[in-house]
Amino acid sequence: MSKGENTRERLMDIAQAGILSKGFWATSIDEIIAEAGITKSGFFYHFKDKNELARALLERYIALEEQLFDDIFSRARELHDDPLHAFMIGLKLLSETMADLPNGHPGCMVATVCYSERMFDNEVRDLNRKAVLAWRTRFLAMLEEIAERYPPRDDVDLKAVADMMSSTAEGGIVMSKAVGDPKVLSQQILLFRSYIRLLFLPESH
Amino acid sequence: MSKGENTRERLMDIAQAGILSKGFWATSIDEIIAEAGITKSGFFYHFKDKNELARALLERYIALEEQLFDDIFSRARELHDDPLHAFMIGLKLLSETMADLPNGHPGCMVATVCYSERMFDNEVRDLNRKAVLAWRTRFLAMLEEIAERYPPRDDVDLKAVADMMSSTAEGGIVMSKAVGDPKVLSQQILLFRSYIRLLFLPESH
DNA sequence: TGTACATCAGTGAACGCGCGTTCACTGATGTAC
DNA sequence: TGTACATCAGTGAACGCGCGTTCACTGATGTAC
Repeated sequence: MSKGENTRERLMDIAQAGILSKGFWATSIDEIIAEAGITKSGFFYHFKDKNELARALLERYIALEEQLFDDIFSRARELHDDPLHAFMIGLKLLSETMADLPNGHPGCMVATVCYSERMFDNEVRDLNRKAVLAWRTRFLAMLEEIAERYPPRDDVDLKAVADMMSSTAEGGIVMSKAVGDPKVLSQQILLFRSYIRLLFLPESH
Repeated sequence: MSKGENTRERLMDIAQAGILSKGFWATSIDEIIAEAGITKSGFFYHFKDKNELARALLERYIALEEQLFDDIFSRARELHDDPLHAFMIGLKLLSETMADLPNGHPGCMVATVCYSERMFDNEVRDLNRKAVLAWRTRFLAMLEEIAERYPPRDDVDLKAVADMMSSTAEGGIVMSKAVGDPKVLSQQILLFRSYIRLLFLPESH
């Protein structure tokens, strides 16, 4: 990795930490460069403006999240061949991963963009939309495989159930932040898991 | 209502609309007073600083939300005496209310505060925490009454299930905003309802 | 091996603008005697 | 009924600061011949 890429990466790390705790427009370039030990013009060498920083950050964040989902749910599939049980294992792993993050999940970039939408350019907001729709697709595929084998015990739209995974995460992050308790997020993921169990798993006799 | 209270209320309405769509610090006082047709000093007559506006807004928002919950769930209780069925009816009503809002739910003030926490003073953040904890208490009471009559079919912490109501709403709002589809929020509430049904309602034979 | 040029990764100074905030003042309405 | 004073609901001008952005320049490294 060249010196430049390194600096760029560092700027993004610093920016992300600030943004996730304070919001995008409350995190100033001055603040970022002070921590990075660089001049403001150096910042603008790496990003042509602040929206480009937002876009780069969002892209990286989404890619990382995709990676995390890939890892967790393919690991889960290795542990159990049945799609339902594999999904349940994956949700447990996800819940543990979220609980283990230093001070809980640091907050979600996607939500950050949502809560100040007017201030980002179209490209950034579009990126955001696509990420959420990609999550929907990912989880819908899993749920369809499950539903084939296990007829759902309630009349639900699987697409909405797929969205529920993301919604649970986003809602859990907000709640964790609001009450100041990181455990809430992993608890909520476990409740989603409980719903999946009750929805698909046949009554044990 | 005096002239002053009227103006104050109008300032808050205008501010809220801006804040819910763009975020708090992206909504400038200039913008608010331009729409209100008042001078900036007039604004500072009503609110000693911007944090006081935030606090007033949050207080009003929380009170309104409490009122909404009161109305919906007491109406539901009128319609059915059983706590579980009443809760299910309430959730249906809530889902419909959310779907009927002009362009979906405009976004949640509580989450707005969460996503730029550092920028608010302690008092505002505390208000936020208390509101969420009040929701927990409210729904926990309902769930305990239900659980007494209907033993849950999965081993869950009722406090977490109570939080799930708020979490579902917050997550649903984020998702609705992200994909630009107001329906997502009411769908998510219905899925929470489906969970409650599966969790408490005995198998029909 | 030396020279010429190009690219990379920045520096330093200056910019204009919008923001929240202050402060001295004012005209209209309400209240006391 | 008239006068004095107080409060309400603002006005108008000025403030300083921090913000994102620009632009001309630079020293170090890489590449071509």
